Amino acid sequence: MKKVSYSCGLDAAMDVVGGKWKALILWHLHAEPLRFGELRRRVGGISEKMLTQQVRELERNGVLHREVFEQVPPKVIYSLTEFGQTLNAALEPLGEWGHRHMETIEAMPRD
Amino acid sequence: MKKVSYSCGLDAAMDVVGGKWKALILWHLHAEPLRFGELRRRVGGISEKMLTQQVRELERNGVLHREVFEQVPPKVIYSLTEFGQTLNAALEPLGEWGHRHMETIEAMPRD
DNA sequence: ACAAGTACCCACTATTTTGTAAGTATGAAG
DNA sequence: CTTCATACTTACAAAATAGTGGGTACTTGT
Repeated sequence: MKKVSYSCGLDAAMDVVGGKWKALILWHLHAEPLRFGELRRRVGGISEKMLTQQVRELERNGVLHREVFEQVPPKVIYSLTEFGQTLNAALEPLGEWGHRHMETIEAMPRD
Repeated sequence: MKKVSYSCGLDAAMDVVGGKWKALILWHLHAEPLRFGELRRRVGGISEKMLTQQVRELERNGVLHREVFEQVPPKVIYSLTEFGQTLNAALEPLGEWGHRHMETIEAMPRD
C-alpha cells in the first residue's frame, strides 16, 4: 500500500491487487488452499523471493491466510480469507474479460 | 504489453490495465469524452508526461480514441472505444469492491 | 556419508516504472 | 512586446519492482 487516500474505489482496489503477481496469486488460490511450492508451480514464472514477498503483503492486508506447520521439512499453506474471497469475486469479471479478449490482447503491439 | 502469452484471463487483463494510472484514466472517461487538460485535472496527481504516455498506449491497444483538432492552442479529445467500454464494465465490480472496503484499505499497513 | 527436498532469508544487481524540469509551436490578450 | 494557454517532447534523475545466487535447518532416502 502506498497511498493513504484514494480518488475512487478502483484506485484503492488497484493498490491492493496491483503489480505483476498479486492478482494471479489470488486467482490460483480461488479453488483450494495450496502449499508454497505448489502455488509457485501454478503461478508459473515467479521466483521464490517474489512469491514470499507478495504473499506476505497479501497476508498483512488480510487477503490471505498463512498457516505454518512446525515441521521439517517446512510446510506452509496459503488460503484466501473471506475478505480475499470477496476480492477474488470482484476480480472475476476482469478475468472473464481477459479470457474473452485474449487473442486481441496477445495481438497488441508490444515494445 | 509485455507478455506474448498469458496463464489466464486475469493475467492478460492486468497487462492491459495494470500500472499506476491506466485503470484510473479509463474510469474517468467512463461518463464523457474529455480533453487532455481536463482529464489530467480529474485523474489528479499525474504528470503531463505520464498522462500522454499512458493515454498513447491505451490508444495503441484500442482501448481509447484520440481525436486531434488541428488548432492553436491544441485541442485533443479522448474517449473510450467500444472495446474500452467493455473493459471499463469489467472493471466496475473491482471499483465497487474498492469503494465498499475503502476504510479497510486505507487502514492497511503501509511501508 | 551424501544428496534431495522444503520454505524461506539476505545481499546484491538489473530492469522497469515513474517523476521533474525544461523546451516547443502558435495565436490571442494585455 | 511580453505573457498565457494548450498538448505535448526530451533529457535526466529517482524510486519501485524484479531477479540471481548464496545460505539455513532438519529429515528422509540412497
